[in-house]
Amino acid sequence: MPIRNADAERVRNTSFFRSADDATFDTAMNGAFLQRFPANTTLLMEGDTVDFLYILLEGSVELGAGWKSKDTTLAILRPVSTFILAAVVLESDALMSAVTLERSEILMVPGDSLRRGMKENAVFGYAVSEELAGCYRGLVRSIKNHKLRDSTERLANYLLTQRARQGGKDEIVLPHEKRVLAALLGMTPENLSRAFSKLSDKGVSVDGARVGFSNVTVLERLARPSPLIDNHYAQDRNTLGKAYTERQQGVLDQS
Amino acid sequence: MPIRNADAERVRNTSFFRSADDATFDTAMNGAFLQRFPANTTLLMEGDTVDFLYILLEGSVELGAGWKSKDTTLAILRPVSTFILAAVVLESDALMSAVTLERSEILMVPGDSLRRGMKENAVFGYAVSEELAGCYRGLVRSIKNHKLRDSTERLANYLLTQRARQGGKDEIVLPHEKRVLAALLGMTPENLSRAFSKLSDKGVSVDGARVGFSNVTVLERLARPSPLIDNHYAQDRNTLGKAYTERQQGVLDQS
DNA sequence: AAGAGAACTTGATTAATGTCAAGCTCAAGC
DNA sequence: GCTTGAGCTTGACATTAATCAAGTTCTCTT
Repeated sequence: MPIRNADAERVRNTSFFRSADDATFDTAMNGAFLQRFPANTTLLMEGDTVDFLYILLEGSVELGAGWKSKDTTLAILRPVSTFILAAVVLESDALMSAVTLERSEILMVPGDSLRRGMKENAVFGYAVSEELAGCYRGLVRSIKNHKLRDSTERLANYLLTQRARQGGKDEIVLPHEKRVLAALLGMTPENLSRAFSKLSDKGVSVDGARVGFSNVTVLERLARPSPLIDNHYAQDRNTLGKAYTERQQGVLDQS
Repeated sequence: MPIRNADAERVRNTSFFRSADDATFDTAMNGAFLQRFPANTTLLMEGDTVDFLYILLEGSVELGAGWKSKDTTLAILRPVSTFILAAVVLESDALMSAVTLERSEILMVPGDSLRRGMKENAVFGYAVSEELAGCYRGLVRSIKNHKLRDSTERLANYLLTQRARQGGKDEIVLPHEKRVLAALLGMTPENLSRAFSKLSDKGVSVDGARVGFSNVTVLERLARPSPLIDNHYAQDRNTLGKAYTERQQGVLDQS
């Protein structure tokens, strides 16, 4: 499917393509096309050769990995997100698999075109470096979150991050099913349930996808959110300058 | 301390600076200086403003992070390695602390100079992107290693990686003290001891820093090493083309 | 050679998390 | 209104790893 102008505009406003001038944009996007996928479609498996940069425009995508019959979720992406950029830059195989969680619309940009754009225009290349650096830092945050916090603390911080992103009110709506949230937080659905009940002490009440907070101070005393791990404002990437590039890879999504 | 020519040459042969022409190298290195630090010196704490790119020329450096009185080791670097590149590119704060493990010699490159070099020369900028992409993939490997393997499996794979890097003989020498190795593998020293004794079934014998293998096949059946997690040849970064950029951040070092 | 201190090992215990099994809830479809 | 099935919750249990407490070995210094 050809790219619609509206989509091209959207990509230029919400991703590192913003820094490309018209000529560079045309070079980097040469041969790109739009594709729709149903839910639960495998876009890419671990070890596959990567020929395209993927840009998620609608829907959501899970990045995961497996070994010896185990599987783990590394990140859940929401629009607008690029993925497997690192493999494209290095012309190497994918280290993660990518599966749609719902019907999704994805812009596929030939790796050759992107690399040519980067080599032609240092300013655009710099923007790609910023994006990669942001992804790297997102992973560092994710590792810190997992190695330094237990599952209840991860949930508490996830909830506070969502609360900040949803306007700071005392009720939020979980953006994913609980089983997906459990995978994102690196625990089983059973333990997510138990973690929620541990937080009822701290004023957290759950009703389906709606979560209420009656004592944020107490919750924060447990969660101890830190700007060196949590990224409460990642969704403001269009208004907060380069904050857009600081992805929450892994535990916290960008929604 | 001024930079010695031999050091400049070494950096140009063993890091992403290889792609810089003379003029770009001078731009990117403008104002750089060499500094020596004793063991256990904190170079950088989490949250500090990052003004320099660090290039480790001698010694070793631990990258770590803490939260709520807990600490974790994210990587142990050996020469020649650059670190906190992502923070330099984004002109942001450090997400990790950096501490020397032994007396170390470090080249400090002003962030401004590096950024100027990247913006002046797209080829050099592309090389920095490759480096960042390699660091990113190193972290992905590290997360997979931690989330998919238990501590004994991580040790078994670490040993096989070291064995491959040390020439494939049936005896290797551990490059770190066991307590450092334990931190690197994400476990306590006590559990590292226990993990070694579990591997004695698989033909692994330990004598101080020397580890012998009497049945690699059996060990591999447990470890199940995977090119999508382990990077057996990272030390060959000078001879295997761009493999140098695929860092083992986190669990496996680059030595 | 003796002593001190750090590194390492071992065992007992505790804490955290995963696994298995059963039951509950709710919405969609008949 | 009933059935069905997926998602979710709860409890019992197993596994994994951290913690605490000795003890041992090693190395460096004197």
